[in-house]
Amino acid sequence: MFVDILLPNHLNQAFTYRVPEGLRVGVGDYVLVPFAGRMLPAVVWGEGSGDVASNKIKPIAEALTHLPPMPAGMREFVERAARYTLSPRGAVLKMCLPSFAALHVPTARERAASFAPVCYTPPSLTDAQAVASDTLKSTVGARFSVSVLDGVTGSGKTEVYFDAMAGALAAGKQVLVLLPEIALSVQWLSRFEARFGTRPHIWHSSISPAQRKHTWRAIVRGEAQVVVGARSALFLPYANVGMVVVDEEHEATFKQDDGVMYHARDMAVMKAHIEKIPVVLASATPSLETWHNVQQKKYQLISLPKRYTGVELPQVQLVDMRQETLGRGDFLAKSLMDSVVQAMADGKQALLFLNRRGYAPLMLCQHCGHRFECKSCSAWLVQHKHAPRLSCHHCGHAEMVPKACPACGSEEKLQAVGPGIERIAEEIARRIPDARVAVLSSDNESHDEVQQVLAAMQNGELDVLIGTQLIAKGHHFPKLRVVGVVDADLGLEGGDPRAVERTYQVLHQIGGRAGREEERGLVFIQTYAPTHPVMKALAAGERDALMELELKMRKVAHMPPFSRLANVLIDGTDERTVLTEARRLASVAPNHPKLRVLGPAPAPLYRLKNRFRVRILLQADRALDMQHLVVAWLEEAKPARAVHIKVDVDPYHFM
DNA sequence: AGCACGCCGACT
DNA sequence: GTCGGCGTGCTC
Repeated sequence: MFVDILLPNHLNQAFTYRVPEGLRVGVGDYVLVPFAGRMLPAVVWGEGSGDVASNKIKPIAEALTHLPPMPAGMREFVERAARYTLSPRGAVLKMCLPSFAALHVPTARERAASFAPVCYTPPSLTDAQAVASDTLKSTVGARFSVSVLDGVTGSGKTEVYFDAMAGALAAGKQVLVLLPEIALSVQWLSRFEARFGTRPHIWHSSISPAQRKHTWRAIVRGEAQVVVGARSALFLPYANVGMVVVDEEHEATFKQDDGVMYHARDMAVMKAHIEKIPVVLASATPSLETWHNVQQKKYQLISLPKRYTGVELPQVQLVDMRQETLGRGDFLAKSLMDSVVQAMADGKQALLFLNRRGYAPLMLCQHCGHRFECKSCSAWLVQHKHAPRLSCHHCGHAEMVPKACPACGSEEKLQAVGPGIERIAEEIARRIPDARVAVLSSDNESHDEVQQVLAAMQNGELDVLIGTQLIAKGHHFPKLRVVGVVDADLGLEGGDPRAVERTYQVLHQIGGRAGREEERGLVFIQTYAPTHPVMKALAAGERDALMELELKMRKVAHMPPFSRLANVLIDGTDERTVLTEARRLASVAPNHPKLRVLGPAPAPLYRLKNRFRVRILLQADRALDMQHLVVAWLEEAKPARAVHIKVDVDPYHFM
């Protein structure tokens, strides 16, 4: 007897194995098999296909009978996710089996380590929350539905979906909650604990191997009732999942950009569809795709209009930087500086947001115009002062700042151009000498150090915190009055089709940090384009009007959600090979009336880590089976092995 | 993706 | 003669 087995490797193909005498295996069973000289865990995927030479076929080494088989819905999810993302099925299966050790028979001690039963605390919901919760609870059951929980920060979205989760849990189902950055959500966990009286199972890239093992087993056995995790938690083989929540569904971190390139929100909807269960997408600033689906009546909208504390949303002021006269090396407008000073005088705090690490994004020689560029990437070197050096933010290369210009030899002529957060900190120190200032970005040494800075801000030991996106979410600073966006136009540069949507989302979220308790917050948005629709929408709090406008623009440009894109990235070490191969591939690209082939064109980072990168963009009608055409195209074209080809379906980042 | 196999240039 | 460069093909 033979069975086909899928292995957690990079291959799409299942392999045929012989079932030894006395062994009973069925579809979905976990097994150990010899493969390419190694023993690998794998999953029985179907009956033996029978067209393999019998001398090649090896026997299954072991059936892992202590584990319940992978459910049919889970196997279908692997199949469909692989087909959608154009990834090998084995690569998707690998995301389901993250721990080799977890598959072995647990020791007695491991079996004993169980967790406490759930004791519920009755929720106390406002009227608006109760209405929303009732609507959401009515979706719980064996039926597919997508609900969009739309409410500003502080409107109590979390409590509302907790309440619906309780319904699914009471029915004996597992609930999965996906969060953008679990590591930073201490606050989320304590709210969960307050509501459910226990801790959920946690899943993200940096949990310990022991936790990984324990949690995976609890998930496959159905013992883990609530799992909260980053996007990778979606692919775990849940025994009986009854509900999926995607919180902050608009977040770009749900999109995985290497290996299997998937969007966890979209895959969550696919998963819920397969399992016939409800999925909840929660956000204060829903993505345009989600918004469009609400309008198309595919998704149900549940709105939570107000902050439950009753404190008004912050007052947003646009600062027209064209009208400002700034001192040399200054980047902060007078109105913003005055408010920071006033806040300090009143015992309040300020937060300055700039999505740029380091001191200055570019260093140039004032004498000859020489710019410091990375030797392996098409990118400028960023000047850092805290750890003094010039560094490439794409490959990690760093060098010392020279005394003289390497091109013309001039000394004292090297100039920092533009601000990074370190330079803004320097400006605050210069203009408000008694301010207690800190900067926060991924450059901070360790997780502990980041937590220390955040704690200092929470305890009022800092006056001004300056940071990158790292400070945008999850934190609650009771004394924060002023939020300043140093360069609101930054995200609009560079031709990203989602720039408008993303700028609104990020700036809205940052602004939402201000004035969450006693008083109304103040948000200053420094821009050179104060008449831009995004800026006007932020100032007026007119999100929906901006969404409508942006939808119109996307429709005219035939961009998502009115079309679908696939980004075909061709890269390699030899520039000429990459260019000729890209041209050849484009010339034999699918010729279909519902598909446009754009390019080849140099990718935004043409050179990255000494590889040359060219892209072909496919733009297809939504109804078209684009994946099918792409597979046929690349199989027919047989790309040279000297180049790598990556296809990103529904790309989010165009780098 | 790894890893082995195999066919050509540089050096002992 | 041998070492080792990386192009090509396979993994049940």
